[in-house]
Amino acid sequence: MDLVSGDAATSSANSPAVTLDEVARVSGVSRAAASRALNGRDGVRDDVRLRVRHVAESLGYRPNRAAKNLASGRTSVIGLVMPSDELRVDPYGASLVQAVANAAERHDEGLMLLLAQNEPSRAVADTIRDGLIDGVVVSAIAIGARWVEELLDAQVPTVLIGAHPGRPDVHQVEVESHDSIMHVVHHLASQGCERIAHIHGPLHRDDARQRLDGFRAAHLQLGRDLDESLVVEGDYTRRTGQQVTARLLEQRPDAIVAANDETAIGVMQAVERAGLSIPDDVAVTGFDGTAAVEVIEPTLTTLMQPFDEICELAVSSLVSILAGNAVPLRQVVHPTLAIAASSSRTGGTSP
Amino acid sequence: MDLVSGDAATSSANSPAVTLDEVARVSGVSRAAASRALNGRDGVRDDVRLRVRHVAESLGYRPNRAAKNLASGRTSVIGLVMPSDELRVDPYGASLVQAVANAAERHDEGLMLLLAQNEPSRAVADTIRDGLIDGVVVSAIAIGARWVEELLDAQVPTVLIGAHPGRPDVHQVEVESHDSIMHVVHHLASQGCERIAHIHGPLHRDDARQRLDGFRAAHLQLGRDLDESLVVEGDYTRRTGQQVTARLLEQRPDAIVAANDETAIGVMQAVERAGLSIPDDVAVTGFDGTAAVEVIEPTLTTLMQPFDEICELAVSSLVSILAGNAVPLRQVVHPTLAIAASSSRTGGTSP
DNA sequence: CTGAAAGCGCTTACAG
DNA sequence: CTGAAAGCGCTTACAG
Repeated sequence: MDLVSGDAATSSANSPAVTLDEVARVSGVSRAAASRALNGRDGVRDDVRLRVRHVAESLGYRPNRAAKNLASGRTSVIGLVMPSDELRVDPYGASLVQAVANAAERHDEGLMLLLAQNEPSRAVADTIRDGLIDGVVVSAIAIGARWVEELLDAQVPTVLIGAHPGRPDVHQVEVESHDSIMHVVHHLASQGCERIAHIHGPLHRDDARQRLDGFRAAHLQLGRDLDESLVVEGDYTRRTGQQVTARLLEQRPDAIVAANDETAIGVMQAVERAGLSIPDDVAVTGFDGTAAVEVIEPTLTTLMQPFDEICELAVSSLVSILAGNAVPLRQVVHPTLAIAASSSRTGGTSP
Repeated sequence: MDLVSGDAATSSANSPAVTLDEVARVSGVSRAAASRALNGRDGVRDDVRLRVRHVAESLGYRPNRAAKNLASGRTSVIGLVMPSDELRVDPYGASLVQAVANAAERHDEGLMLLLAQNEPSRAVADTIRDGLIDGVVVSAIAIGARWVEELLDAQVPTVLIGAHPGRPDVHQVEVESHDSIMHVVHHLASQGCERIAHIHGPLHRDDARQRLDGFRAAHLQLGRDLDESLVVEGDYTRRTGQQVTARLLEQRPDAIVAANDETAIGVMQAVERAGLSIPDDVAVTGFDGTAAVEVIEPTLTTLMQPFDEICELAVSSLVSILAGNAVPLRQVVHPTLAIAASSSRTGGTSP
């Protein structure tokens, strides 16, 4: 609302910072009034508010965050918690970080990165207790780790990205998976695929179960018997996708629905190494829509997660919670099926 | 030094936080003494220091950061500045974030993520001015952007990761590139390669120039005339690596030295698409050693950046600077040549 | 070595 | 609507 235009008298780097006191003095009001005016609290006449704001702007006033924190108990910084190596291993993690960072900036909140190691990270809990941040957005990738449960129990305002049905008491923003995967199976069926396989994720994760259930449900709906040898377990990594596919190919699938993009990329590598063609011998689909898929050949059919929407929802929810507002505990967002070469057969009908 | 063991009376989540006042009272000393004892300043008897620390530990005392900041002017939080989409596009960015986060944690510093958009980001400068952080580590990837220059001029304690010869006044930790690429060329020559090509990065970047110069120098050293049509420009992205290679192959290179891994991956895709084999028709090498290369086939010969060492150096330097110590302006770290299948010819001699 | 006191820059009841 | 005052939890000269 009251953005400081860039050309305002930008104080030279080392001049002592302008304080609220100065703004108040120049405006001819008390410090209290200036504070109220600047923070949009009522209890100030409109003309006074305007005057104060102008003065603040022309002086290049920027409130000292530490002082603000100390006095108000709020920091305007939120934390993003995820497992340390998620960032390096899967572009999904990087997409999340970027989208959360952007959302935080939109809400004028700082973003503190809390990369938790495998150990039940005291660092995370401590950072929160130290009053460095007001709340956290936690990537559900971390779920299962003991320290996440500790965190959830710690009464820290939290929004999970990803579902955690075991904790209906914590706010979560999840991406719809069940019906989306059904949609994928129907699409593959429309392309003439008859032996559709699925490499699911670790079943202790809710998203993995959802996707597997959706896969099964689609077969029911299609009136097909599902050959159980076509359902195998992966772990969301490229390498495992590759290994599992090598064996899976013995079952002669003509399509493989991977639980995520990384797995799908591994699948594609294994299929090609086996001398089979994509999509005509084996169609392949993924889930996520990270940047990684942009550079794959053939282009990968995948369910695109709306990262920006998810993270915006997570951050705005957290901000709402911190403001004391009621926020629905469960919010669901829908991915978009992006059909590409990896599943578009020459004989197939369009979806 | 004085780590709080996890089993200390961890106060239940909502109990009012333990303050320095309480620690002092229980210890039977003044607040000032307690502060000194806990912060390792002198002016306290050893037995007093010990007593205070024990009390603090058993009470589960954690200093309030905001108060500490306000009183001391230091925040114990550093910022990591990089272009917003670097994270999504190149695993290099993700590796950096992870390594810096780990280093910061080791130094007991919080890490604030400052993803700068393309626009000359006020947000970054403001965050710093607001006293949220003490200094920044800036990825040189960002170099060239106007706002980086603004930042460097802003007198903010800064350590650059990557070289910026135009700014010898700012601290920088760089990875040696010139000799490393020479090493690569010699390795390729030992494998029997005779027409070695190079796809360099954008030449406004120092790392790109260094690598190109090293490439040239190696030819000189080998007494070979360099065919200039074998030197082409890329932009560090996979897509461009692919496109450029398609044309480059007309020059019949038998090896391609890519300026980074992403480019190398694009090169490999293009080479294979052209029906040529790696490494026997065309050997390929990269630079970075990000996680991306672990899953490529054939495995990529590359110069592994010591990410942990680089980031540790950057963070510890920044911490030193903040403490008022002298730190060398330029620190150089060496990558390791990891020879893999993409450049190991059957007829070649070992390096 | 030790403590009383001032102060960091804000916010927030509390009286007017 | 407005201001004087207390207080957030620490650190840091400054006297002892």
